Amino acid sequence: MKRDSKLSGVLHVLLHMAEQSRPITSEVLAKAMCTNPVVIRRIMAGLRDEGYVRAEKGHGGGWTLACDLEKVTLRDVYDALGSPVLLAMGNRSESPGCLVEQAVNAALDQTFRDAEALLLARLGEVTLAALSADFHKRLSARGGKHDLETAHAS
Amino acid sequence: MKRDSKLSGVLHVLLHMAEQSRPITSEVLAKAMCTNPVVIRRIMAGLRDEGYVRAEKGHGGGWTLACDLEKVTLRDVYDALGSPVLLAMGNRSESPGCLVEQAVNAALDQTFRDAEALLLARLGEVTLAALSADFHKRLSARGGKHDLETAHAS
DNA sequence: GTTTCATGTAACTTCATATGTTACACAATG
DNA sequence: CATTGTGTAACATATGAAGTTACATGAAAC
Repeated sequence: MKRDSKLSGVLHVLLHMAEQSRPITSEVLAKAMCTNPVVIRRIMAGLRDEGYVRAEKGHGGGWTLACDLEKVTLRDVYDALGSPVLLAMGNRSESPGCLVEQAVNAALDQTFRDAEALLLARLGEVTLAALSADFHKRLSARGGKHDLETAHAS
Repeated sequence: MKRDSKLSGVLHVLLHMAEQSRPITSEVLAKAMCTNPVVIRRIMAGLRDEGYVRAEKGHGGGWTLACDLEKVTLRDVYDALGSPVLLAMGNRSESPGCLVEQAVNAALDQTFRDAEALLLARLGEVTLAALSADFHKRLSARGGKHDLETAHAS
């Protein structure tokens, strides 16, 4: 099964926006993410509705951050994406009357629930600010400068 | 994203086989699982290769358990299925040179690894025997008798 | 031995879903 | 009012999982 990388992608975009004071257009973001402007808008719609980003139309328009990086966790971002499923596996729930199936599901359910809870808890512990700080640490370690365009040129 | 229920389904099948001393054909299993005999064979191939089940051809043939339920864990079954991906989300890894992406991936990776480790550890703790015992507990609690065919009739 | 019943597996088809694309309405800026 | 941008619906494409067909192989019944 193919893994969904929306969360990873959105975080990537958000951190880039944090480095940029000017609005960034969907088109530019799409180039950086190797995808399509419309896809970007679709993904960002949830974040906009939650007020984490703002979209402006017209000349000089585009996306800007509209939240305090300290206050927004990866969990918040995840939720804004519509809380997509975390686990690639689930229970069969045909034949709910079958006691064998009930036994199997009971065993797996608890395991799955715990793993999901762990994931959500972890995501809730990390703020965008923490990610940004990590980025800046890497940046000064490498001593380079940063640019959205060139960083994704290859 | 749709969840894969192969593990759940296979466990279901295995427990039913444990209740039955006669071999069960792919066709019967397929009916019970609402699927196709060929799909059953495909799924069971891994288990057969690991020696957990045996397949016999010809009259009176079919699938039988070939392992000690005490010794086989859900983790073993999971592995026999080819260790399918556990998490529905993953990292983008385009632009590996981008420091933003590195920071994002570092944060998510650890979380994802931990969740996977938790899942695998849990699966490793539960034996087929434990599942079977749970089933029998439910069975006597309901006081009924058990039959593969009727349990999936609806 | 040959007929029947079963698995083993390759090849193909179908289906569901995620992603990409087009098109156009709407809004803001110069 | 032309240009540049988002918002979104509608459609197209691609990907992969599941279902299906077909046939080879092997074992048991007769």
